[in-house]
Amino acid sequence: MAPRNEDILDEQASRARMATRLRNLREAKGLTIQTVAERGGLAISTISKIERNLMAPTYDRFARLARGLGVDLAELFVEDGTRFEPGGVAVARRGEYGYHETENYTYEMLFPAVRGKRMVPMMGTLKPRERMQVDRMVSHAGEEFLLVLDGRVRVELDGMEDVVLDTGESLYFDSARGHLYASAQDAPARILVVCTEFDSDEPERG
Amino acid sequence: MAPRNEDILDEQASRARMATRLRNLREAKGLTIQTVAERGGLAISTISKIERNLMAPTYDRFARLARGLGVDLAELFVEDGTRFEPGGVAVARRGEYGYHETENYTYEMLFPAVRGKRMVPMMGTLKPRERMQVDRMVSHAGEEFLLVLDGRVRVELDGMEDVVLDTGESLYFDSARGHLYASAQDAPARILVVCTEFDSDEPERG
DNA sequence: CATGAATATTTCCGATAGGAAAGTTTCCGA
DNA sequence: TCGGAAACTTTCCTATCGGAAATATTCATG
Repeated sequence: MAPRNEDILDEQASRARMATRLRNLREAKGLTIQTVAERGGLAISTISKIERNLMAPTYDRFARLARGLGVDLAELFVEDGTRFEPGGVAVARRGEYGYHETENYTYEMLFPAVRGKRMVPMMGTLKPRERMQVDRMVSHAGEEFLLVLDGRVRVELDGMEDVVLDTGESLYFDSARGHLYASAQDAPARILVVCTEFDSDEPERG
Repeated sequence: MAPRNEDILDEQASRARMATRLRNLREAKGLTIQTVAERGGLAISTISKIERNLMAPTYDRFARLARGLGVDLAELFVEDGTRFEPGGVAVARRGEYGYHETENYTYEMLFPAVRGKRMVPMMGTLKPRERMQVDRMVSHAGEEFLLVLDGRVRVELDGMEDVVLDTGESLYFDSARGHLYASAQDAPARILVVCTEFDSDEPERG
């Protein structure tokens, strides 16, 4: 299957963003092309062309660029978007970002889910003896941390037997695995969920 | 300045690791080269060569590989080390990884901090009216989420005025900013802290 | 063993990355 | 406005990437 046209467009756009990101990053650090070239060990012209999207760098050049820029290689691949500012601090009093309802689950986002922020903490309440979503399991990219704040919770996991957690116990899992929470008692259960930032692309089955 | 010899060796090694990582990732997902090629839109031979480190992929190919593998592009650049397995699930009963003591703070890691895992959740108790660490603030790469499980906590932040959080309130901040927790009441305070995985490299000043 | 089907590798060649050096632009200070 | 230095871009050429197709390998089944 050849890539769809829109995918190719995405790819072009992605590559263009990478190019400008590289230039912005360098300029934000107040480095010249030459400095980056020397520190990283690549040609000046190469950097010039890469930053203007006239050339698609190979793995080696990315590694050298990262060294030249003084950043971790992986950092080059984090998209911008709305960003959590370096040095940023956010306090969450309760209910600031509103309460959301699904069938048997009420939750609030403790902080807005902006890009660049690595975690998305949520706090929620499960109705007594009810599953969070009746029809099917949830699955998405990233990892998930669940802490039972109050009550007893049953976690259904795709391809595994259920896990029951008491107050104070927690679970850490790859959220690509289908999952579903339910209160395992005749009272509401309160939980804290922290997800790593959702990826824009659809999740892949492992 | 040309790259030092050992840097070149690092780069070779890094590229080799990338190659095997790509192969491992594909095999872990049970995908054939052909499937990845079709879904991503690249040639079979290209993938074969990349995975055996006979070719250094360009940005475009990385983007397509990521799509073919069904992972986020940035994910390809996370080094292995001890890895949180794809699809992994870990349950934390209490005290499994031992309790750690600093001056006025007792905490436990809820899950081991292996590489590839994006979050490091910890639960701790602050002594009444005492600061976590008397001498100086803590600062490290990544982001940090603090939830007050019980009590009232004062957070000292470098270059900002203190933040006081009540039970159920939380704080999210760039943990490069110096920080220090303290109980703000005459009783111990219980907190949950989730850090993003510590980076091995020192953070770069922007 | 044979046979075939599925998967991976090799070969070959056109397209493109990437470096050296020359050329251009920008931005001062006199 | 004239050097002239610093920063960036272009040019040109070789090395390498990357795809199509041929070849090899692996693996199940009789």
